[in-house]
This record gives sequence, structure tokens and C-alpha cells, in this order.
Amino acid sequence: MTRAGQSRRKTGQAAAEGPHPTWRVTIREVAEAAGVSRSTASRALTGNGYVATLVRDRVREVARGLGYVPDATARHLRRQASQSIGVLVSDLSNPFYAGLAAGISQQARRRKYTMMLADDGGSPEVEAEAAEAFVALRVAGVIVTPVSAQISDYLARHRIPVVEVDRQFAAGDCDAVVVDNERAARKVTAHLLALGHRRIALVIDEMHWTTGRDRLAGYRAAFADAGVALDESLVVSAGWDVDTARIEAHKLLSRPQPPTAVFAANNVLAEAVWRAADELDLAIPERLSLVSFDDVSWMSLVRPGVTAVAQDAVALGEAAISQLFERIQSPNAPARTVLLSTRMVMRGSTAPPPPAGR
Amino acid sequence: MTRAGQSRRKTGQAAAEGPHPTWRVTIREVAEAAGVSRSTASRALTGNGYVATLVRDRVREVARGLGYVPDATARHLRRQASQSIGVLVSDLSNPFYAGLAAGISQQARRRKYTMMLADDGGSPEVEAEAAEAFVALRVAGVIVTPVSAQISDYLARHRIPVVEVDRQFAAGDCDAVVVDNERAARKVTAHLLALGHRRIALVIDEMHWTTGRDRLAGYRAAFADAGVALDESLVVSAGWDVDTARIEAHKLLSRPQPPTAVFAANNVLAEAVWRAADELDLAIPERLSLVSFDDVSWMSLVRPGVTAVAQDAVALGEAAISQLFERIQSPNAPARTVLLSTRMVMRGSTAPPPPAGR
DNA sequence: GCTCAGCCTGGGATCGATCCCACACCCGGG
DNA sequence: CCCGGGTGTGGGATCGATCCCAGGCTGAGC
Repeated sequence: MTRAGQSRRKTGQAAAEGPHPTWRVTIREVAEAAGVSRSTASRALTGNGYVATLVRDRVREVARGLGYVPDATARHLRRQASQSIGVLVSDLSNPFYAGLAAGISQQARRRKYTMMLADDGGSPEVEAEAAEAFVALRVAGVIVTPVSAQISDYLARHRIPVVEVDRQFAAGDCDAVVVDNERAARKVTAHLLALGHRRIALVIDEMHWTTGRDRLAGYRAAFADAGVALDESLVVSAGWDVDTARIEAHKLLSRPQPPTAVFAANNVLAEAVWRAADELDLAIPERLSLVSFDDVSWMSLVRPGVTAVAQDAVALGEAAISQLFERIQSPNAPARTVLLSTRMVMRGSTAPPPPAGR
Repeated sequence: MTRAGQSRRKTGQAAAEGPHPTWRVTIREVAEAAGVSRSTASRALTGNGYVATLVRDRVREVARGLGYVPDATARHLRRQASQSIGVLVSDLSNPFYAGLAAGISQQARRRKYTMMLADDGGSPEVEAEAAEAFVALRVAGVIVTPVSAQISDYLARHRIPVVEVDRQFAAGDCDAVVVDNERAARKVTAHLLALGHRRIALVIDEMHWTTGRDRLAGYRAAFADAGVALDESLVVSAGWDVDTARIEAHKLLSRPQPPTAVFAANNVLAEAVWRAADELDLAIPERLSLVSFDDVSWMSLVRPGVTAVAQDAVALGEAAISQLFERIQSPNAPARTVLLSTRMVMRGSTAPPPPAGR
């Protein structure tokens, strides 16, 4: 068997070599087969500049016959403009990020852009690495759920348009698409307070990024609104993955004075609390009320369903990409933050606290 | 404000222009700033060929100072070898595909490859489009969950290594990583038969691809093994998304002679059946037993948990990528199909049929 | 002193597509 | 008859990085 690509045809040689050429077809082969110059072939295929209709059709026919696919690499190098965008999320296995990526992917395709996707697993080092790869590839723009403040700045220094989604680090310097975390958190906390709960725990991952900070602020604000004192020991940092969070939640729920309600700051934490409650045989909502930020499909599968703040991940992704394209169009417009609305989905996981818990 | 990139520096001019250059730094600027030729700078940065240690360090220092990031586009064009792989899945919002992508992404990063991801939504046209984009980008290889037989052939014709995952269309001509669908399906069906079920429905999406065909075959084989006659009307094509499948499942479960057990051929269908059973107030497992192919997280959150065939999507992705790299290394080795094992996870969703249902 | 090998550097071609520019041709109007 | 505008084509430079090759230099061996 001949090793593929071993023997490259001499340039200038006739290009007719059977139905399946030994080597990748370039515009040169197309031009030769059609009996025109590379320039003419290029014009015929791209549609830029004058070409006789007859010639254009012939060239296109020949190109199709040879299975010619223009080399995007070469085109981008010459045009100095790439047709791909970079997308950087924290965890593809999390349905929220997966939905985000799905939305972006769909819209990118509609605009004839390809998507480079990286998953940083929440690590700033990996994030930086991925950003460098995007710079190296000269992507047209990047959509990122940032885990460090440096990333947007780094990309901006390299003149790559950036849109931050979900979280926002470079407010004012960089476009962003986020939801009103504070407002939504305030509303669900108020809901629990209105039901009569006083010992409401907040299970959260971090409290410095916009998501964590604002959800915490909303939770606090709801207490202030209701004139209820807040027990700071009920704000629990529970880590990033289900397993560690489950252990933390377990501890929280087995305290001498356990909370009567839990507000989980995202879907992973909600899953952890759900599992912990199950381990401890704490009936929801009779013994424990639960609300979640981020509505994912399992929350409507379990009984009772989990009351949650729904943010449409797909819509978030779509908004991010349209923001990105606007930015690409007008690089010097002032930075803009788009605020998407959330919806509170009432299900069965909340009820007044048990008498003993008051 | 000056429009970015408007005024390009004359080549040959001194490169020292403040901390943040107006334009993207190329190897030419680095070379000039370090007082060497482009060739030497290239050798210094890549480490190929002779460079004096002193010079090398100086060039690297300068490059770092200028924030030089080599243009991957140009490098690939010259080297005729790309550092990205293409990944094409059917639906990123489905946790199975998301997990697959996550596994691939992680391993790709370890090998310093970037990942182009496309989501074809199950459409052969979109799949073909994406494949063409991958060819245009001259990716080093492609991992695909195929929806048509043409795709692998098309990519192969363009000399791009391909690995089919989950489903397999081009058996023998193309590497693949799959699970033993028939065996697993046979086992879970046998489990239901052993419990005493006779009216066991198979809710499935399609029956021509390897996944559908083999799961169906396994289901059939289990009946044959048990010497039980199979009611063909219990094999139901329920479509691709939760909503249409839920409607089909609803119809199935409200038949005059409903099944006492359902084998759902994937996680989407299992969700649909679960929801339909809930709508009809059919207690699981008392009135209806349920098993699923594909174990996703909600199946251990609901009560009772869903008995399922677990296939590790992340591991599948990792196997696919290592297979792909072997293929890139030795393009002419014979095609290989890797069979990953599955695990049957017993939970509470199966029980003997109700007396009336026998 | 000369040669030769090994070290080190720079010039220029190259990858594939694009695009500017020069030029050729045709036709109508002055 | 000549000129100019519109149409159509090809040559060659270009994008940025790489890499082959020629050639300069040094030092050791004869």
C-alpha cells in the first residue's frame, strides 16, 4: 500500500489523476484543470471581481468534480480574519454550561462560524492556557464564563473581542451577558421568609464573583427587607462538585439547630442538598424547604419538584453571540452589559416550616 | 480614539513602541527587537536547529516582553499539520453527549490539541456542513457520533482520520469506539423477564443504526432465550426529543393492554417514560417497571432510582481520542473497533409485575 | 598552515488563498 | 482614427512561520 501523501505531484503537472486525487486538492489544481490562472479560479469561486459567467461556471464545476474544499487556514492567514470563535466554559458536564454551549454552537453555525470549545474545569491556569490557544488561532472573538479577572484583559490586549457570560469580572471594560442575580435571589429568599422560615441557609460555592456576590447580596437584602436577623453561620461555602458539597450539606443539615429551608446557589449545590436530605431522611418540604438557583431538568422529575430560579442557558448563549458579533462589527462602541431576566418556577419543594423549627 | 489596527507600522521600522504594541506582534518584530533574523528567532522559539544559548534566551525574553503568541494559522499552513481536532456530536444538551465532549476536551488539552466542536442536532445536512468545515480547517482528525453513513467516508476521502463513537456506520472501514449494546440490552431485558414480566415494551428512537439495531436485537434475544413470545406492538418508535417521546409513551401506557415494564433505549426516552408514568399516576415499580439504557444523574435522584445500563460517556470520549491519536500516528493500520463494557446499575424501578398484569 | 567537522546565522522559498495592479480586448463616441 | 470606460484575465506580492541550504566562524588535528 502506498503511504498517503508520500509522493506529491510535481507542480505544473497535469492534475487529472483519477477520481480520488492522491493529495489534497488546492486551488492550483482546480485552476489548471479548468485551464485558467489561480487568480481567475479564486474570483470564480469566491465571487469577488470580474469573471466571465461561462468561465465561472466551468471553474465551479471542475472544483466540485475534484472535491475541492478551500483551505480555511490559508484564507484566514491572507484575509487576516478568522471565521471561528472561541468558547470557554467551566464544566461541560454541568447542564447549565452545556446548554450555554449548545446555544452558542447553534447561532455560530447560522452565521457560518465554527466554534472552538474549551473546558477549563474552573481552573485559572487552564483558562489562561485556553486563552492563549485562542489568541494563537486568531479567533474572531471569545465567549467566556470567566474564572479569573485576567482573562478578559489578556484577550483585550490582544485585540480579541470578548463577551463575559454568566459571571462578570471586567464590568465596564468588557461586554457581558448576565442575569439579575441579586433580584432573583432576593425574590426566592423573600418567598421562604414569607412562608415563615427564619433559619434559611444559603449553600453557595464562592462569594467574590458576580454570581456568588450578588446572590449572597440578594439573600441578605431579603432578610433586611423582612426585618429578620440573619444567622451568618447559615451561609455555607460548599465547594464545587456534588460530592464535597453533599458532605457539607450533610453537616449543615445535621447541626443541633438545623435550617428549616435551604437556598442552593446553583444546580450542583441543589443536587448535593437534595442527596444529603435524602441520606438524612429529611422529608421535603415537610421538614426542609429547598429552592435552587438554576432550573435543570431533574428538578421537574423528582417529587416534589424543586422550586427554582430558571435562567435560560440557551438564550444566554444566543444573547452572548449576538453581542459578540455586534462587538466585532464596531470594535470601539462602549462596553455593554446585557441583563437577561429570570423566572421563578414554583414547584412543591417549599412549604411553611415544621412547628418545632420556628 | 484611534481605530485599532488602522495604522500598521512600516516593516523594517523599529519595533519599540511602548508596552502595548498597536498591532499584533509577529516573529518579525521579535526578531528585530532581538537583533536577529526571522530564522534565528524561529529556531530560538521552537527549539529546532542550532541557536547559541545566549541568543536563544534573549529572543525568548524579548518575545515574552512583547507578548508574542505565534500564529497557529501560519504555522499550520507551513507545517501542513494542524493541532486541532474536530468533534461532532448530536446534541450537546443531552448529558451523554456533553459528557463525551467533556472527556474528549480534557484529553485533547493534555495533548496540546484544541477542539473544534459542532452540534448537528441529529441532522445529516448539518453534519455534512460541519464535516466540510472540518476539512476546510484541515483538522488533524475527527471524532463523530455519526447520523449518516456518508460522513466517515467523506472525511476519509479527504484523508482525515475519523473515529466513530457510540454509533457505528462504517464498520471495518473506520475506527470506532462503542459499547456492547446487544449484550447489555439482553441482560436488562432478561432481568425483567426473570422478574416475571411478559408484556415488556421497548421504547426506542430508531432501529437502523448500530445502537438501535443492537439494542433491539438484544431485547429480542432475551425473549428468545426465555422462550417467551414477543408482542411486536410493544416495540415503539418514540422520536428524538422528550416531548414527542412523552406523548408516545403516554399512548403506550394507556393502551387497553398496557405493558407491565418498559425498557427505554436511552436517557431521553427514559425521561419521557418517567414523565408519562407520572402523568398517568402509574406507580413505579408497583404498576410499572422501568429500565434505561444510559445512566444519567437524575436516575439516582428520583425515587425509586432508575435501574440502568451505565456507559461511561467520559471514558468513551477518552477512548475515542486515544484511538484517534493512534490512527494519526499510523494512518495505514487496519481499522479497529474498541468495545467498552457497560455496567448494570440496579435501583428500585423494577419489581415483579402486578398480579392483574400477568 | 591547512583542512574539516561542528556550531551558528541569515536569505529566500514555501505552504494556499487572496487581491492589487497591469494589461488586453471590445465597443461606442467624438 | 483615437480615446476612454467597462469587462475579463494573469502575474506576482502578501499574510506569518518554518525550514532548507549556503556560508561564516572557530578550534582541533595533522
